Amino acid sequence: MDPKSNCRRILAAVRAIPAGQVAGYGEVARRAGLPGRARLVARLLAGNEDPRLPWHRVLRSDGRIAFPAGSPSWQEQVDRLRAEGVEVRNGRVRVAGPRGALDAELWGPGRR
DNA sequence: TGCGTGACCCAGG
DNA sequence: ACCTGGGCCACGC
Repeated sequence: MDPKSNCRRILAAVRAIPAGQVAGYGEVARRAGLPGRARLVARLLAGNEDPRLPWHRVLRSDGRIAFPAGSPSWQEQVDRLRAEGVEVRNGRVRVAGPRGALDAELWGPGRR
């Protein structure tokens, strides 16, 4: 599989996350047709320069923000999520379910 | 050519 | 909630 194609598909999957909703790195990878390649997703986001890309909607599978708590990037992600109406408590999006639940579904503002 | 290093994930303990 | 160990793999040195 051509790496460039993978890159495009992953970025497309990220762009496909609706405002106000979030998805896990692994989830994004699966939607891009690359199961098990969450790290690749993380790598792409880390190197991304496109300001239109909604990178802040991508979280770890447990609902926590991937950056070290309190870091500038962490803060920015929290702010961006809240600006879209996503509830964030202690760097974590509300998650009621087993570990990895984020990877099983997508949360929207209406859900508990 | 190896080896360490990540915006990761998962099953277990 | 935290730690371990195994998977994953592009990159840099």
